[in-house]
Amino acid sequence: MRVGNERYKNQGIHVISAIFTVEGNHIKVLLIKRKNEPYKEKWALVGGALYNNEQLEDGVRREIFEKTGIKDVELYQYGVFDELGKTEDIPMRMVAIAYLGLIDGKKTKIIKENRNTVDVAWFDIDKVPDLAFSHNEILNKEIEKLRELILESNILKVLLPKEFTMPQLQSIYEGILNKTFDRRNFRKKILSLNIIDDTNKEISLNGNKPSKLYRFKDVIEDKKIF
Amino acid sequence: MRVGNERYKNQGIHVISAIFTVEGNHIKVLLIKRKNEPYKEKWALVGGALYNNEQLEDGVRREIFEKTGIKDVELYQYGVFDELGKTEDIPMRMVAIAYLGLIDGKKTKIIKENRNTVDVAWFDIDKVPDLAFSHNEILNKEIEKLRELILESNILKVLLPKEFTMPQLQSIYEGILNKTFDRRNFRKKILSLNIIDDTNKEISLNGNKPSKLYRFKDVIEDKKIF
DNA sequence: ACAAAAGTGTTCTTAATACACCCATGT
DNA sequence: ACATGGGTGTATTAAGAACACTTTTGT
Repeated sequence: MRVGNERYKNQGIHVISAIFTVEGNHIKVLLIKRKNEPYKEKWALVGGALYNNEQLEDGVRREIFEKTGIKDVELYQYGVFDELGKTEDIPMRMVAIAYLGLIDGKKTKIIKENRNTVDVAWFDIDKVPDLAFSHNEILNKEIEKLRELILESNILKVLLPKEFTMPQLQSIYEGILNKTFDRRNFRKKILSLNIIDDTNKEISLNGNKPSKLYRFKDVIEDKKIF
Repeated sequence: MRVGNERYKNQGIHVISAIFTVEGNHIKVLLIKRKNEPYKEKWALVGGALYNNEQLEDGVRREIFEKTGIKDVELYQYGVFDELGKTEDIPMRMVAIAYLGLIDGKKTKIIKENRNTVDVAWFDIDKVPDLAFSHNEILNKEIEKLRELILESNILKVLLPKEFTMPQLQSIYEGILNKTFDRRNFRKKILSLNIIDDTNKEISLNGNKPSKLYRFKDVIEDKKIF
């Protein structure tokens, strides 16, 4: 971010996104390697300064597209980080508005190099390097948030085909929560959450007994706390 | 906010706080009546533009003090609101960072009139007027958040003496959640949350059978989701 | 002795967990 | 016929909800 640029002169708003995917049994996060100072050559979450004439979410999407070539992400706003004085390289106050995204890494083409990045890659969340700014802290909170989110939303939609089987869904939950579940209890729990519908179809994915196909509901009612 | 002022020229960050108290069986929120345009003479949540050289939380506290004279509030950051183009009176984009506060209205002196406000008052949340900006929407989300917050924190500390009785605590929960609880079950529930300690003292508040005194724990462990 | 508010324990219902057997498909 | 993975039901345990009587104090 060049401070002299009128477009965000005195502008303290950054938008940051942690974009996750699940591969096998592991959560992966999309990181970029910075081309410029500060934190040149360091890995970081995807994000940057918001323009004065754009909405927050438009800003995140623009940054994601500019830095990785990714266009379609479902985003969840979830936190604010106050970064005043965190680093000498940036003399002004920054407020970072954090977003969480989830995409299917296998279906998504990323552009590895562009104007601001020298590399873009998926990292297993157990193997994330030391990141620029305070992005490690932000990332950790995002992971927690992701784990909460999947319990009350259809956020996993993007990781699955339109119609999917219970074992497919279970495997993604197990990857994200880093746990294993009993098949019967998992099914009971998910069905009780009321976020998926039975399609009354079956499919054999691996030449064994066919599995039932389910589909996420379009609309999810709020879960009640009381 | 005067747009020409260099201090927040092109500045899009507002900090907003909903400050609650509980009186009898009702939640009340602190509102200010605006002295200037836009929304002159309208009631609004307490807040304003952040200065370029201050932290978010310092900004909220400054705004609260300037507009109401209140100095000590415990604040919880909880949301971001993107207000681009919401009103013609403000031609620039605003990002509003919302905070939630809780104070004891009976112990707090508010200053009714000052540089930017013509009045400051507590409103029962059932009787909140039409507010400036999109503050009604923000307030509704804050109330929801407050109801969640009291289930996992000692935020109510400020509304009670250092040592308090179970019936006192119950009455505040009932006010906030707008429900009544069975005395026995409430006690069981609260004790199981592990947020208060028994002081082994008793007090008779009203000339009836004395009640046990409890005290909030200093540190509250995170409640586990799994 | 009575009114007012506080303390306490048990039963019932519901949700979460643990666990074992049968079924459909491909080789 | 056997190996692989998918489907299903029941028994146990833990948590939440419903509910009534006894105790202390002031009048």
